[in-house]
Formats: sequence, C-alpha cells, structure tokens
Amino acid sequence: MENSIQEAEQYCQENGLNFTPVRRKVLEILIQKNTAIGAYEILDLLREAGFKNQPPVAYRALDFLVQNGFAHKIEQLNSFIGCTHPGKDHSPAFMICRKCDSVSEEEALTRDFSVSQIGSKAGFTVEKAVIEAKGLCHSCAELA
Amino acid sequence: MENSIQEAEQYCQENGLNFTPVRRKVLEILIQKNTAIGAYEILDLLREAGFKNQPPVAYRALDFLVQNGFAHKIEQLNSFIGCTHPGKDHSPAFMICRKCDSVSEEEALTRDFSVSQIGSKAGFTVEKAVIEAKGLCHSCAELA
DNA sequence: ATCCTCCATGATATAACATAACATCTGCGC
DNA sequence: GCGCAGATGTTATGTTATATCATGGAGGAT
Repeated sequence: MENSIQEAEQYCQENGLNFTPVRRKVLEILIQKNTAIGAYEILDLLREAGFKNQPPVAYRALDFLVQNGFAHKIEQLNSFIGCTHPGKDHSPAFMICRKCDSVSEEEALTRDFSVSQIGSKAGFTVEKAVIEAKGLCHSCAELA
Repeated sequence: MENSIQEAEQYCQENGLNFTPVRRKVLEILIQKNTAIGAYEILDLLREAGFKNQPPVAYRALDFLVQNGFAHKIEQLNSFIGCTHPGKDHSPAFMICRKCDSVSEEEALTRDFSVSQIGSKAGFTVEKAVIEAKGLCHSCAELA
C-alpha cells in the first residue's frame, strides 16, 4: 500500500503532475479499502481525515486519479476502485460479485480479442473500453 | 418498428409476460428514438402520451424491458436503448460515439473470446457482462 | 358470487450520485 | 509587483434512482 502510493508519487513527479494532499489521501483511501466505494463514502472518510467534504472535493480528486490511471470507475456501481497496476498500459475487465460486492481487476486483452476489433468491424474507432461482469466470486460460489 | 413491437408482443404471450400499455409505450419510445435516452426523457414522452409521469413509472417499465431482453442499459450514459435483436441469446457490446452520441449494438461473442473466459481464469463465474466502448463512429471519424 | 392472491400501477417522498458556477489562494515566470 | 495557471473553497442545484405504502384489476379456488 505505501508502495503503491510511492509509485504514484514518482509517476506524478516524472510527468509533471501535481500529487496534492487530497489526491494522495483519496488514493490512500481507495487502496486501503481495496474494493469499489462511492464518492460520498470517500467524502466521509475525507472529512474524518480533516479535509473539506463538499462533493466537488471528492469528484475532482477522483477525476484526477481516473484520468491518470491510478483508479477506475465501476460504472455499474457508480463507484471507484484503486488501480492494481497503474501506470502500465492496460485494458482492465472488472469482476463484480453480486453476493459480497467484491470487485477484482483482470486483464482483458487476449491475443485473439479486443473490443477494438469488435468496433473495427462496425467502422468504429474505440478509444476507451469498459468491461464489467457481474456474477459470483470464487469464495461465494463455494458457499452456494 | 411496428415489427419489433409485434415480436415483443408475441414473445411475451408465449412466455406468460404481461406486455402492458406502459411497457409497450416505453418500448415504442426506445425503438423510435433509436438511440440511448435517459429515464427522465422517457418520462416526459410518457406524459405527452397521456401516461402518469412519476419516476417509478419509467423505471418499472424499463426494468421489465431490460429484464426480458427488449432493452439494454448503457451504464456509461445512465440511459437506455431498445435492443436490436431481442429474444435471441446474445452478448452485446455497445459502441458509443463521443461526438454524435450515437450508440450501436454489436455482437461481442467471438470464437476465441468471452468475458466468461477472463472470469474463469480468475475463478469468477460470470452471469452478465457489460461491454461498452467510447470512441468515434464511422461518420464522425470521417469528418475529423 | 365471494374472497384471496398476485401482479401492476398510483402516489409521495427522499436517497444517491454528480456538476455548474464563481470566489479565493498559491506558486511561478516575467 | 503583476498576471497567469492550476488547485481548492463554497454554494447551489441538477440528475438519476429507489423505498414505501396505497390502490386497482384479473383470474383461480371454494
């Protein structure tokens, strides 16, 4: 965890990005929680940590983190999750457990497939792909 | 368009589903618009057509349509679109143009790939996959 | 025919998520 | 100092979605 933060810090320095206290704190929150959480929950945690807590505070920090690959938005949950391998170029696919709400990030790029290919066939230029699956995680499937 | 409605009607009859006036009207709206629209826009159109217009009216009809494969939710837009090939079992991928906001539905299942496979590797059982891409559609790409 | 149950709808209220708009501050180059 | 750019502060509001309880209507069982 300290590790991830330091990586983010370094990446920002190298790329002229401003890794401010709020941004750092939000990333810390995301990494610590290790699952998808909503902006307003983040806001609560920010307040507890002594930061201002109007919605734009959280959303602005989240924008920054998502923009720069330190976090992802989970569209189906309207929530956010720290990226497990930031910086690197990747096409993530998220597995959302409907029972325990855990979210895991997998790599979606296979040799034979990409969303880009699907788009190409249709004459569409893909710039960003969202892949999210709902189902049962390993642990919850065993209990069933 | 009349066609799609009739197909839906028939499917409902065969499967013991209640294709009520609101549900029919919402499907008509979606098919007519032929792009993704929000629940509150649907609500307006329902009102114009003489239906009640509290939010649950639209959301309940949309739930029904999505549940039964007559429509899909576009998560990135918080909006809904009529399904272009309902009834059939399919795994759709949506292409969302950032310039003209058009949304097209493609088939995501290829011989060598599925989101299920990505999940399996991670011990995850995929029940439903959401694939949405943002980018430029053919027409908008040409203008650029 | 009466009652019961199921499903759909009506209606009110509120929750949850997100952004617009404008003010202020701070660091930095000139 | 001055002005610019990026970040944050602050207020207000817009947008999306659901909870909850009441009402209605079709169809089956007795």
